[in-house]
Amino acid sequence: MGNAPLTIIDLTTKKGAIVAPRRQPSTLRDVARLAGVSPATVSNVMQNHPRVADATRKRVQDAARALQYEPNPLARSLRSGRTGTIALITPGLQNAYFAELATELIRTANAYNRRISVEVLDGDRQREESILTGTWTSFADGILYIPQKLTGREIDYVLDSRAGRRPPVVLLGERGAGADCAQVTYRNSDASQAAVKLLLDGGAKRVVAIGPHERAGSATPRLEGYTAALKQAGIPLRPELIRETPTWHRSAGMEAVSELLAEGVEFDAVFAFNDMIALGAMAALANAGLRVPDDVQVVGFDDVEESNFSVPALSTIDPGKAEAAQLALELLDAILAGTEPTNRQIFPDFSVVARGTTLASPNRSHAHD
Amino acid sequence: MGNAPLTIIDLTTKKGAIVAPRRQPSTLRDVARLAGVSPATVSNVMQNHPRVADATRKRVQDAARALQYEPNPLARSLRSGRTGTIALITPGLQNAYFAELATELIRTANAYNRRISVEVLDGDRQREESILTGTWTSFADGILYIPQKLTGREIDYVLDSRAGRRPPVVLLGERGAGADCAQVTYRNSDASQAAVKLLLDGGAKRVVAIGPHERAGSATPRLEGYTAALKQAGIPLRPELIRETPTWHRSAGMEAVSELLAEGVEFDAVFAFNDMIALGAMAALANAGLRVPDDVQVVGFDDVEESNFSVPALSTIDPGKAEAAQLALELLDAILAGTEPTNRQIFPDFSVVARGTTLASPNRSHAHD
DNA sequence: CTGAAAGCGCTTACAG
DNA sequence: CTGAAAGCGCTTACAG
Repeated sequence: MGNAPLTIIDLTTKKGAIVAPRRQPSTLRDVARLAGVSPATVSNVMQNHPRVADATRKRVQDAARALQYEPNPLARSLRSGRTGTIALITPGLQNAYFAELATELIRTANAYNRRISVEVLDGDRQREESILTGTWTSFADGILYIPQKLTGREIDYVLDSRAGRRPPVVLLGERGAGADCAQVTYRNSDASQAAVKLLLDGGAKRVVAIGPHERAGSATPRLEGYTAALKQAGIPLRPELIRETPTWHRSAGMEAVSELLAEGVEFDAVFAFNDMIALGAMAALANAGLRVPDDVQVVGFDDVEESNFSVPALSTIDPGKAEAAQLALELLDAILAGTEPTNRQIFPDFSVVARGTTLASPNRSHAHD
Repeated sequence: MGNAPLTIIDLTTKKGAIVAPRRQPSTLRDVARLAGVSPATVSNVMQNHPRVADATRKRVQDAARALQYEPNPLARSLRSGRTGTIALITPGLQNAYFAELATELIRTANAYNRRISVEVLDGDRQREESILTGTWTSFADGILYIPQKLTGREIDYVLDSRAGRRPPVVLLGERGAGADCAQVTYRNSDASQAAVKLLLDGGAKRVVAIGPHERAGSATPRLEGYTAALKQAGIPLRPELIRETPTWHRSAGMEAVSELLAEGVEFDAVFAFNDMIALGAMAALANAGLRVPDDVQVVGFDDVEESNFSVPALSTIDPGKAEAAQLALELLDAILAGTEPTNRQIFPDFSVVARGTTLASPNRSHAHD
């Protein structure tokens, strides 16, 4: 094996090629030996520790390259106590909003040199608890958690009953409020008020709200925003214009609008509590021969990618997904570094994205301008 | 600390409660000491090794419980060489199909007692290469890879240039064919043929195909299936009924149908290369006042969750997502266990899901019956 | 059935 | 600036 001739592998046929034997991955000790230094020095070079002589550094780097050395992340983690992995616990990936948030999180984490390991909930309380407790997530340095069923108090309870110390957790979204965790929450009420104001600025007088329900989450503050906007404009609240829905799927929007039309309720605008509802509402309006935005304006919430592709393109609220991802990771980083900020409740900025389904000035207006 | 009175923590106020000091996680040695056995024995008990005396086993288990002991997964992995983590490299999570496949994979992996760490590609070749090479994925025992840009040959090249030994990789989908990897691929051609047959069985004579394009992937076999079905039915291929699209988004389906209508092309059925195209096509048909399925039948591909919620519900092909997830994980498991099967090219069964957009018998018919 | 010993591959004070 | 030594928490042959 030692002196076997090395032949360039013929990629087209692989015939007659002498394939190099797969080597064992080389270790830090191998590099140290080749470079004629101690393992400690190699370690320092690999971590870009400053106090290494330039000549030594170069020698080590050359040796590492020659041996195709890559540090074993497991050994490194065991020793340093950090894995560089963050567990994301999310209600699901099916939902476009969660999928986009997860993508944003993964991207941002990569920029921070971290991996994201994903756990998907599925509405089962038991499972949610056990994932939170589990050895499962114990690989991770910290947890990014979008609660589905558990309340703040329950989250605290579960976290405290874990073996070992309580892991660093950052909560995302409305749920889980009250838990003793840092949390990134959207400005749901203000953003909803801005959304409804966009409709009113376009001349709407009778704005339907589709999506309220009793469960914990963002439905309540969004309804507040709706109410506040009408109040500010001096428009009376009409109960028949507020439509609860069991889900926030496209079908809910379709059904709500179909019912409104069937009941003969008059309306000239729709504030949908998310984009899926808005898209469903638009489909129902189109079926009924109503033109958007001329007959009925529509605004959604979430700025899901698909909202760009409807005809006309959907006006909506970007609640600040990208910023939320960034802030959540920064928060977790700070906690991991032991520099947890005093303000543990963070609200990213939202923006109003006026596209083709509303009549007011089509500029993308920001929350604070 | 030793004899401090333990007080039940008052969850409602937390006032006056003596909070137990957060302890360091206990280790295997702690358990061994408390149980009066050696670390090796504790290790054996934790792994359910059979040859441990029942009495000893019980003593160890009691000690472990008393100390709230949980094995450190890092140390375990370093020693055993396995992390229990699998890297999933996917083009994206936005796309409903990929999101559902990822969910399926995560669920199945959990059942196998494995974590899934997700890497998202974004159309950048460089990034795709570096993710594949990177230390990034080197934490994982194996890789589940849905290629986006890289060809089979490129994948081989990148994998071989990695430091250390070539990692176990299972490919998912059409792309990357030809790489020296196990692969799970849908029966795209057969399934497409069945989809078109469903339309023909419902009386269709002029079936539009929306979605072909030149790029590598599943478009080609799906077009083959379309062609084969027509041929078998003795129906001539009409070029004007075959509509290429730049993307497989909803908008592509809308535009294709709008164009067909504008051009005055006659058709009575649509075979959309995926569900999103189908849904877009249905929207355009509705806008034009055409009834589905009476005027135009529609069938999609993927059985995305949303296809249940369109009105009428979309008939489609379930290519076998759940089975594919299962098979891919089994394949990877076999490779990790050193028992790689001789047949490394695996095709899950598809099924025809006849719902409301087609006219033939509405039974869910399976591929092999 | 149980234990003593070596070691997975790295990092981290601590001397020098 | 560099190295010797200890150790992260576990598992794995190997004796007994």
